[in-house]
Amino acid sequence: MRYDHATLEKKWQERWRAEAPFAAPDRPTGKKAYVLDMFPYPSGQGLHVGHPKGYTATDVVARKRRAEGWSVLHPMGWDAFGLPTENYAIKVQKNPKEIAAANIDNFRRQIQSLGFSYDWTREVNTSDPSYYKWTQWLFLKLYERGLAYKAKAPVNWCPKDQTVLANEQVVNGCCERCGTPVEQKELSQWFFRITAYADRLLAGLEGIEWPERIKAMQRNWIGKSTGAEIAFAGVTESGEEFSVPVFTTRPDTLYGVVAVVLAPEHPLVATVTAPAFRDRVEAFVTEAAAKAERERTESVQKRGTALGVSVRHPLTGANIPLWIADYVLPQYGTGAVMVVPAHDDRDWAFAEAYGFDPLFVIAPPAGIQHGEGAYTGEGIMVNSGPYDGIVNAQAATDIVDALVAVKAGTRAVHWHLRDWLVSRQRYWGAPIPIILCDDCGEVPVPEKDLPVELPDDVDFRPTGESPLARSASFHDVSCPRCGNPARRESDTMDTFVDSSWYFLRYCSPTEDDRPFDPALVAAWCPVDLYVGGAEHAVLHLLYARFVTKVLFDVGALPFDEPARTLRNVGLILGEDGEKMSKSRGNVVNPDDVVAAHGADTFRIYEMFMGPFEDAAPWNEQGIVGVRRFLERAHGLAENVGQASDAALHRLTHQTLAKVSADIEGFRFNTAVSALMILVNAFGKAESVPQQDWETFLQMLSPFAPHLAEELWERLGYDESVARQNWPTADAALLVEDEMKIVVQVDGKMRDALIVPAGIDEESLKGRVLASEKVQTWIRGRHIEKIVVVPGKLVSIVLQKAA
RNA sequence: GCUCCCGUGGUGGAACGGUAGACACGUGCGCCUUAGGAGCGCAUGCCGCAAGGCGUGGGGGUUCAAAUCCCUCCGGGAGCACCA
Repeated sequence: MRYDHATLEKKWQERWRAEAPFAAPDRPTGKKAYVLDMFPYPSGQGLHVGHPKGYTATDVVARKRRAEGWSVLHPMGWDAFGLPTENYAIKVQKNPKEIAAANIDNFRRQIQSLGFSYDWTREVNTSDPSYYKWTQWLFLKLYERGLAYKAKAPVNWCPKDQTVLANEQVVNGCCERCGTPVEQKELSQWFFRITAYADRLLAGLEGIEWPERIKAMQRNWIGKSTGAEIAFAGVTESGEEFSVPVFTTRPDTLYGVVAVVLAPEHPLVATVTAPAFRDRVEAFVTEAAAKAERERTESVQKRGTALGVSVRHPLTGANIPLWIADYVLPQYGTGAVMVVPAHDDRDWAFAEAYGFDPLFVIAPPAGIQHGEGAYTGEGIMVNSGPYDGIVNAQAATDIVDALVAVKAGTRAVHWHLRDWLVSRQRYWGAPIPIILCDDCGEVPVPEKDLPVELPDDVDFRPTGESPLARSASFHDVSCPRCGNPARRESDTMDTFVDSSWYFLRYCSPTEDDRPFDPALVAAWCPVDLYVGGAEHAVLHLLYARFVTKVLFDVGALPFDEPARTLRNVGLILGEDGEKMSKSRGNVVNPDDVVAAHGADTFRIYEMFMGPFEDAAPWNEQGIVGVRRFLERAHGLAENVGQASDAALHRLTHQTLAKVSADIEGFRFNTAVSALMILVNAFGKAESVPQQDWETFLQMLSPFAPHLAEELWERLGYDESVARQNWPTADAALLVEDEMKIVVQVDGKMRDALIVPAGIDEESLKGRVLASEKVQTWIRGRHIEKIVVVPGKLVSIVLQKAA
């Protein structure tokens, strides 16, 4: 019988569609596993071969868990709002709704063609009013708690997409979506106060099993700096007193300050600059303003100019010149720094350019020379008055204490994280549920009026203002508070708001009068295993953590981290080793792979490519080997018999132990390899013992569910192989009666002996020394020692020849 | 520039400090076949007829034993990049 993957896979997929055997129970009974993929953005291009790599991994785990008797929630849905769909809709002059629906249908068809065991009864779509109603509810919850606010602030503006962007969505100064350089604009926008959660977002990383790399990126993004805010007081030429607050993480270097430098944008610049310096300073400020932030921050040169005024050192009273320089950024810290060239690389460069002498206040450890650059390490204090002779860490504490005592400083913490800008001047997103009333100001839309639905009567083209602002039917409303005519907020929300809570919706996807059933969420969540790409490290994964913590505080959730374990799926590259892209012409279409080789082959190939987390190039040749493996397995079904075979039985159980452990450890490549070895052994046997064959099919079923079901059915069983209990490896069979002992002489392998498993050390040594081969290597030499590693090897060390 | 990760056959990759190269691709030879192959068998790190020697980016070290641990250099990737 031929292995006709197309017919066979169609048969099983139809059955799964009709019978929904993978629907999760309403609530878990016993152990539960919530196994989640990052839901896809249903783009017009269709599924990428990279998607099924993560989906297959979660499917293998989900199927194994079910076989182990756990309640499993394994859902799929669509992150359907967003720019690419909207832009395409504008291009073809259709409503984005239609485009999104078509894309979703295509994605669903493609994903279902791969036989994943999703619970399709729980599908969610973020662009559906029944979903975004609750995204709007989430906005209101944040608003109620003062965590959503509108403010005028300098924001990132993408001139191509005609919308503002969150900091997380600006990569190297460019729009994350389209690559256009981002401009700074002063605009009134909606923000989520994620900064209020900075410390908890940092602390929470300790308790979750996420890749260190992702945690490091989040830590870095949150960017906690501990130090001091120090006031440097001064007097202008006209006699007015002023004070410059400076943030530093190195108060220990305070005695090494040679200048204080402000950002060119600092408000004090206008009021303290000495009249004689004004022209030069103004020219410098204008020039700095003209430069894009990128240009300014990329230069290694530290350019600046003096303001012609001094400030006093808070502890020594010494006069310290006040400057401005382009390397000081207005948004970070206090927008002012103390310049310590001896112990900071940037300050060193600045001092070199303008002739300040470095003043060393920390003696480097012996052997390290001063003078060739800044010394940023630890050491003993020097040139620091009363602090000389103590270690710098202690000096940092003592100096801040002294500053506090004279009211010239305080301990301070600064964060890199900034509030999440969530407004978008675009159509295809969830409308922000706020009404703007001339009398009452901002009025939240009452919950009973949700959802605020997207109007259809609009011109979608972006103009820099939300297209919603041009729909009279949308924006003309009466104020819910006073009843007077008012206007709806016309911006929509960042799509990352939609995806920040979707994993909660899967627990009770049809709830109509609340976002989720708290009891069901408490029963299923948090997510036990979350799989997706690393590109979301400081986007979705940070936002989801933030929102989870907010909902925890609201009392809606009994946990405050969304996912216990996170795994990153490695990229699949084109055959040329480059990222797949249309322009390179190296894109592999999953539909073609399924048609040519079958879904099971596709799934196993992606698992077999290499370590799950590594990037790996596609190889059309390589897929053939997997296909052959399944062909062979298929062929073996005709040779299943009742006779038993001790060696095959043992190998089957050894394979079972390995495959089980490898799935747990995400080592799918070696699990597949073990299955191949077993099939090769079955192929060499007279006939395949039915008992071992069944065990094999059970192990195969998470990887190649269609073929496994088919061959299981051929054994005459009515019940699906997916419903069988995951077998347990027989420990007795994992231990061999005989073992191979490697013999090394002076570290080189010289022989290998087969000995009984229970052999004692003395007899083993005897057997080893009796070996002919070993004798030829030790003849005429004295043995210094013999190292015995039980069950592994014997290492003979000879005395050095004279 | 800083931080982290990684360098193993022609290729993707295996290898609790203990037989380096599992498994698979490719290649070679042979077989089945009218023929073809995404079929079957055997071989396949390098040098060597063999015995044996050499081999995990280069150099050094620790160890009875190093792909694995330490130092250093080279190469590649990722993240951060004036975070005061």
